[in-house]
Formats: sequence, C-alpha cells, structure tokens
Amino acid sequence: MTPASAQSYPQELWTKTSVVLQVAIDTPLRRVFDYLPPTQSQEFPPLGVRVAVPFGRQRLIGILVGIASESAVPLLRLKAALEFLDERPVYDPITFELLRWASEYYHHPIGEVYAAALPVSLRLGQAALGSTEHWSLTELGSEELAHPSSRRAPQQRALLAWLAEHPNAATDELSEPFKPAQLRNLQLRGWIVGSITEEAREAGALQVRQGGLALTGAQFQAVETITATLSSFGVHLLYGVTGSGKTEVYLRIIAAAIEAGGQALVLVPEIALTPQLVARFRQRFTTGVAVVHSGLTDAERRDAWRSAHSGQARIVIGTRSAVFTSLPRLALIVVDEEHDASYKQHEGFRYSARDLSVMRARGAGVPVILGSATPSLESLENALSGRYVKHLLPQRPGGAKPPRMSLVDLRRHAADQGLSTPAMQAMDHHLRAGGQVIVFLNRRGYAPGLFCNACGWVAPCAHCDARMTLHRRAQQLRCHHCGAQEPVPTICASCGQALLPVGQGTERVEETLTRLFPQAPLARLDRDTAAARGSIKTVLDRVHSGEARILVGTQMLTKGHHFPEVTLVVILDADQGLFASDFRATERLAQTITQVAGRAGREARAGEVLIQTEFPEHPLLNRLITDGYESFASSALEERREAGWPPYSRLALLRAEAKDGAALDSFLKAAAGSGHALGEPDIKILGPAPALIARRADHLRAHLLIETAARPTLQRFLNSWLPHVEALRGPKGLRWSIDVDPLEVD
DNA sequence: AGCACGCCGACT
DNA sequence: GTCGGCGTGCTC
Repeated sequence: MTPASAQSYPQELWTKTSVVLQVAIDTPLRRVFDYLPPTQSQEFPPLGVRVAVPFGRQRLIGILVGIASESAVPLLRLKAALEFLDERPVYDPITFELLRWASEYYHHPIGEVYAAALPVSLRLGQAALGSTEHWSLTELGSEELAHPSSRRAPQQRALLAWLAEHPNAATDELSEPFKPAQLRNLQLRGWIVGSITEEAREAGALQVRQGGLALTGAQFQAVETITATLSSFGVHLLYGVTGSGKTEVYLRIIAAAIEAGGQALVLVPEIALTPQLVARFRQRFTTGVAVVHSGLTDAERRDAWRSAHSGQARIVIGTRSAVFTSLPRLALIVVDEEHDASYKQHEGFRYSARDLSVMRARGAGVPVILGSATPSLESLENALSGRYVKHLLPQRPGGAKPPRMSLVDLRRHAADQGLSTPAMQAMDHHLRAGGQVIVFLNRRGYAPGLFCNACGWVAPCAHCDARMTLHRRAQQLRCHHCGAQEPVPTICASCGQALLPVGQGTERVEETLTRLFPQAPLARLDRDTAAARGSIKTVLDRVHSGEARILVGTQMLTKGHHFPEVTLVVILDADQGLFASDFRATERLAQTITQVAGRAGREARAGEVLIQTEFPEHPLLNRLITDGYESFASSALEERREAGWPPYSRLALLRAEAKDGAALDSFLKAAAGSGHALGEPDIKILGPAPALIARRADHLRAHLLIETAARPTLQRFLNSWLPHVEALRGPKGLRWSIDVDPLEVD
C-alpha cells in the first residue's frame, strides 16, 4: 500500500480494529463477500439480517452470515455495505444454520441457498414483518369535516366521519363500503395521517376441533408413542398402507405438539393433487393454517411466510420449498409420502426436502414423522438399523380388505391397443357390477412413436436423441424431453409411405376404452388434461360424483386420492420399470403399483388389481404381488447391498452438457483425472458416461458418477475436488452441476 | 447470474 | 459516421 492510497481513505480505517461483514449474495459464485459496515451504523444486528450492498455496478441485497475481524481481501479494496434492512434475522435460528449446512452438503452457492428460503419480495427488500397502518384525522381533516370544502365526494366525507368516530383505526379494520385506496386519497389531501406498527411476534390463536373417528389400536399406539417424545429429536417412520389412517395420526400428534404455542410444518408432494389433505387440516384446525405451494402469487407467498415467521400461523402445509419456512416455534415436522421423488429438487439447488426435514428436526430438537404406504428403501434401511423408529399401521379402519393383485402375461393373451383380453373382461365385469375402474399408464400423449411400416423410419426429435410423441387431439408431434412441437407429417420423410402410430399413450387408451365401453363415461388425468386451470378439480369431481366410470391417467393418479367406488385397477404396462438402467427403477415401479393399487377398494368392497407384463416371472414383481411391498423392499435392499448401491453407498453425480461433444468429453475426462489425482482410495469415479438421452435440446449430456461407502468420505472428497473442477474453465457453452444423493443416476 | 467493456457489421 | 451483436471478465 502506498502512502498516497492510504491518504485517500478515512483515517479511522487505520486506527480502528476492523470489522468485516460476511455477506451471502444471490449469485452462483461459491463464496461469501466481505464488506465494511455501513458508514452510519453504530451497532451490529444479529446474523441472518438482510443487508444492502454495492456489488459491481449493482445494488444487491444479501444476508449477513458472519462478522470477522479481518478479510482475505485487502481492507482497502473492501466496499462499505449500504444499510441493514432488518433488526432481527429473517430466518429462525435453526433454519439459518440449516441453510449454511445445506449449502455445504449439496455444494451449492451459499447466496443462492439463502435466497431460496425467502419469498421474492423479501429478497428484493420488502419489509420482513407485515405492518399495519393506523389512521387519525389531522386538524385540516377535522376542519374539512366541520366545513366541507365541496359538496362533491360524499364518500370521502363519510370516511372522514367514520375515522372521527373510530380514532386510530387500522387499515384492515375499515368497514364496508370503504376501500384502503380512499385512505391514501385523504392522506394526500393532508386530512389524515397514518402511523405504522409492526405485527406482533406472538403465537396465533389455535382452535382445534375434536377428531370424529375412533383410532385403531395401531393408530393409537403410534399417536401415544410419538406424542410421548415431543420436544426431543427422533425420526418416526409411519408406515401405513393406503387408507390406514396416517392423516388422522398426523392430526392428533400435531394437535398435541402445538398445544403449548408451537408450530408444525407439514410437507406434501403436490398440493394441487392433495386437496383432501388440506381440507382435513382446515377442518380440524380452524385457525392458523397457512398453505404454501407453487401456484401462489408472490404476495400470497410473502403473506404466508410472514404469518409463519411472526408465529401467527400455527401450521404450515407446503411442498418441497416450504422446508425452509421460518418457524420460530417449530415443534414438529411431518413429511407425507416421504418416498415421493418430488421432494428432491432437480434444478439448481438440488436439495432433498425430506432429508433436510430430518436435519432441521435434529437441529430444533423436535420429532419428524416420515409417512408413507411405500417407504423409500433408504428410510426402511434406517428403520432396520434403528436410526428411525418404525410405526406400522397394518390395517384399514373399518376392516376394508387389501386388493387382490394378479399378473396378466401379455405374451399369452391377445391385446387390443395394449389392453389384454383378461383386463377387458375384468373391466366389463366390474363396470357391470357398478364399480369404477382406474386404468393406469405412465405415458401421456396418443402414441410414443410414429413409424413407417415400409422403411422403418421413426419420427425423431430434431433436437434430442428421442422419438416424438404423437398428440392426436392437438394434431402435433411433441418431444417430451425438450418440448419441441411440430405438425404431424402425413407421409414418411424417408420413403413417402403412410405413417402409423405405434404404442400406447393415455390419449389413445382413452380412445380405445371409449370404443370398447361406450356406455361408461370416461375421465382422463395427465399433464395434458390438467394443464388448464381448475381442470384437475373438474376431473376429480367427475370421478367422485360417480358420473365418470373409468379413470385413465398417469402417475398423477397415484398421489393421495381416495376413490371409494373404484373396485378395479388395471396397470397397462409394468415393464417400463423392470429393466430400466437406473438402479431405483424397480423401487419406483413397486411404489407406483402399490400406490395405484391402493386407490381400489378402500371402503366396503374388496378391490382387484391387474398388472399387465411381458415378464410375469420377474422375481421382484412376484415378490411384490404375492407378499406385498415390505417383502419386495427387503429383497430389493438385499440386491442393493450386493451391488453396492445406496443406501449401502453414497453417490454424487457430476453432470455436464455442451454443444460440442469433444469439449464435453475432455472436460469430464479432465475432471475425472483431477479426482483420481487426489488419491482418495475409497472413492470410485465412474465415467465419463453419456446420459441415457445423450442429446437433449441440442446439447450433449454426460456425467461422472462418484461412489463411496460413507458420507464423510464423499464430503471430504467433494470439498477438495470441486475447486479443481471449477478451475478447469470448461469451454464456452459448457455447463456442469453437482448432484449429491442423486435420485436418478442419469 | 447480471452487467460491464470490447471490438466488428448494417443502418439513420 | 453510430447502434448493437454477444465474447470474456469481474463482482468483496
């Protein structure tokens, strides 16, 4: 430092002990940034407050995550922060710590992680606590009321009169017909003034209605056991078959947990698909339930966040990202359908909301309940090893019987458009008996391929290594991988002959079933029919009312719906999951089959489930249908152990994509090389291997798989390896990401 | 990610 | 002669 440059800085910098603010900024850069305190600040707020800082040429809002006495950056190069936006942190202390941990565990930039936990308006600087404005008349206002300056605007005068009668009324206390905008009007004229008070940080009211249902023995046992351990950390795997009453167990334990002023967090896979669960919560807890999901506007999201943060909301029900909601009085976490893949975020910050729930509960010293009729193999293994406590709910209340499952050998039976004769006969039988039928096929569209019979040409996606799916109603070919759409060609692009749709999608199954069962009204539920707003509800209403007799759909059907009159479930194609390359494919198939099967016969009538397959001798499939999910799971766990897959190993996946295949390959080879160079004996680096769909949206995709036995080894390796990967400076246009605990190894 | 700076093509 | 294309470089 030259004396000249020192001269240009305030003298205090050289004499005072320096204070350096460490700020997490919403950028993909994997570090925090150091700032000097705002020039006018006297005292330092606690960690977790928002702070406005200059960043390059921008003014950004970051999170204060540390205070240090020195910086690796020369003090002279540090800028001063502009101002603190909060007096109190915008995260509860446990979540603040959880986010730091998550950014390290998932190796995601810390600023983006802290940003992910806040509604957008708070990221942009809006007040963290809601505020209410109270209004009173000015002298000018009283004057105006006594001697109106105009005969016009009687409404304004009426409002002035009302405010004179209700001194210090709050904006939201306004009675009809007055509108908040009118207050602004009076304020502009100088007739009234407002004073702002912050919302109190108090526990909101709680009103609990008694549950009407008597508990089964198993439900009672689970409620008692978990309630006895409230206020200490523990993971409880609530393993209950579909219809065994898991929700009632949640409701009772939540009531007990929040009785003394606590808050409960309830995670669900998709709110749009589970209106019944939300309705039951609102029915039982008549106040203080906040619901957070992707359909909310940011203003609604902010309001829900505020009511949680202030303690007003006593129960927060939400999807994945709700795991970060600030809940200062957290007393219990529930993760419903814990096996569901939607708890893992697949873009950007790739966290598992289920796993973070366990970490959050541990930090908060409260129990977490993981509920499922088909628990993940990870959770089952944790229960086996004693890390989780397993609670079984084996029976359906009211004595409903589990459905009978059987396989239909597609090689032995003729099929009409994918529907075998036995399945057709069973449908006819059940429909005649007055039952409803679910037909499940995890493939939307009309047909997954458009073929030329003469030369074998298949309509390909121009941008992916994939076939186009025919959507007949929309008269389009669509690529389900990149979203490309084109008109349907009438003749083969290669030889000019006619083209033929091959294979089944839900749209085609709908057509076939309408032809085969013309007297049975049909409803279809998949992403295509659900796209229009409100249409999910319309479809579900048609089924619940009994108007629709056949319900065709994709995995949207598997999530949490109760169709009491369904007596038959037909699974058209079980084979997609049997020989897929992904090691989790059979687990997902078993969960899907069990979940769909659970839709049948939930009330008085026993259900029947038919599973069509070309491989009726497949051992895992047979294990599942003869002995049930848990038996399947123990076989599947044994296979995982032998193959060294999770939960008996830990994985991370380095994915990369680029337009230039050679650049992609050399980047991943270099990354693998620098990994090997670290000389970790317990780390296996597999690849580079092309992704299952090696080209998607004109980008070539490939990955490295990192495998090791223990979590700490994996973390240690990633910590030393990723800086090298980052330093590789891949060619322009190359994007890479790290996925810790990937759900799909592809 | 933004947002600058920075050198080469078609327009008022 | 400028407006603007996106290549590359930096952010405490």
